[in-house]
Amino acid sequence: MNYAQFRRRLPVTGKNICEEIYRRHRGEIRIKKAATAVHNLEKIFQAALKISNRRGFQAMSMRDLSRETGLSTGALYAYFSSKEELLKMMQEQRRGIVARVLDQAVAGAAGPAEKLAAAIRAHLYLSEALQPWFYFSFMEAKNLPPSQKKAAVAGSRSTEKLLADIIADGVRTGVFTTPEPLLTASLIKAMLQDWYLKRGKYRARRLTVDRYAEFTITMVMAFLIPGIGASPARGKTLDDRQG
Amino acid sequence: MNYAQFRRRLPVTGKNICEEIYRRHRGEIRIKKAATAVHNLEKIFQAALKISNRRGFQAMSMRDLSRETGLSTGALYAYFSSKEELLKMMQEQRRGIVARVLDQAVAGAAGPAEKLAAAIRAHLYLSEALQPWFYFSFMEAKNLPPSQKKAAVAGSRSTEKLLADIIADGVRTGVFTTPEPLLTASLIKAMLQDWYLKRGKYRARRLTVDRYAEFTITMVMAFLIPGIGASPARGKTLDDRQG
DNA sequence: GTCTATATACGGATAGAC
DNA sequence: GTCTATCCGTATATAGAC
Repeated sequence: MNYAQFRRRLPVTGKNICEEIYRRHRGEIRIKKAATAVHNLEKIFQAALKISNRRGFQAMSMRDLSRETGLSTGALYAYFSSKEELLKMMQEQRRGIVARVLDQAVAGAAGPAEKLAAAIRAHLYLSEALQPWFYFSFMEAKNLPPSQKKAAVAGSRSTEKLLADIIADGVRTGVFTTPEPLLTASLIKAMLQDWYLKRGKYRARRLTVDRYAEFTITMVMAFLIPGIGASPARGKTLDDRQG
Repeated sequence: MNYAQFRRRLPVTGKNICEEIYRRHRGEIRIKKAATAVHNLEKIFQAALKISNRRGFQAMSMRDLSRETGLSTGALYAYFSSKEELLKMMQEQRRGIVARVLDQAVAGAAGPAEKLAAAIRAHLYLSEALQPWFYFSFMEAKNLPPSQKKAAVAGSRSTEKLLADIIADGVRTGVFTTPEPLLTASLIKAMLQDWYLKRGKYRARRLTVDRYAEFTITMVMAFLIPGIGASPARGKTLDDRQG
């Protein structure tokens, strides 16, 4: 499974997300024609992500959002009841997708090493496809009201637990060796996060998500599988390096 | 070198930082009695970090800061000319310290493996001592004016380059094996960042910075040193685990 | 459905008393 | 050095025309 295959199999796009958000908020959104609503929601979220990811959500004014979307501030309030509600809508959406995609990816793999690699790939590919959403979600998590914040932390922990459980299972079956499955999972998550938090840096270096995934998996396996040494898995990353 | 030793050797505290900031901004700060100025700067920065790290710097009003410090808004403006200036003062301070401490730590070690371990420890220990400053610096980096932002990115890259150079040197002398010194450095940095970005999580798990440092170093070395296997370096982390 | 115009509150920053 | 009082711009959100 590489990124191109992932995209073909799972078309996660902004439009997708907007349709789902519209369905979930049909009651509160005042626009009743689905086509209009989804089209404008796309413009709204795209603009909100663009402005927020540059200067922060708090710093984005409704006038900014109005200018960027081409809708008046009055019209915007037909799609959400307050700026905070907009933040909430954007935050809650991403969580469900991550859980679904990870579970699905892991279910399709046999054995701890394969499951772990599949989970790492799935997370990286998903965050690649939805990078602005992931970045936003991370950066604005602390600005959520307490109840939403708890949900965000819970979502983050469940990703970590999914990784830790795979690792612990590998240790039980003798495939992996580590005294600390949970801490190992935490460090893996840190590496996954770096991909969408420092996307600009990696893009400047012309590093693809496929190579990043291979490298991360190699590093993790070198640690978890005793005696794997340097050569075998590492060959893959050697293939396409520049110098 | 463990954290306790690091602290004894290098007393990096909030007060320290404030004294240095005062010296650097003596011209602009209107308060001329050093003792008063430093004392109040401490209150100001502590309050600003507390509020900002919870809700974001933009969301912190001068009235909030006034309430938390016990100083009036009028008085606050004797210490900085604008809210943006306050942000700038807080951001630029941290950078110098990191560079100084890392260089010093690396200089005191012989050989690539020792240098790398020393750099990892120094960064983790420093971010432990100044966690709110590190967290703030990361989260508010994107809100800086362009010139400051460039400086922030440069600082971040130089830390990465320091790690990458050590690794490349290790590869040259045959101590390490990796096709990608720079990418390896990036991933190490991601792990270092996780310590101060997710401090609450690790505290809840009763994980000390010393154990986090040992574990990180073990993981990195398992990858960089072929055939290190599972047992030798890993014994260290096994010593003090709970179950 | 979307616009313009506006109500109302809160933000950063300053002036001048003490 | 610090406070109180206040200026003035801009923020969110709404009302009502089209």
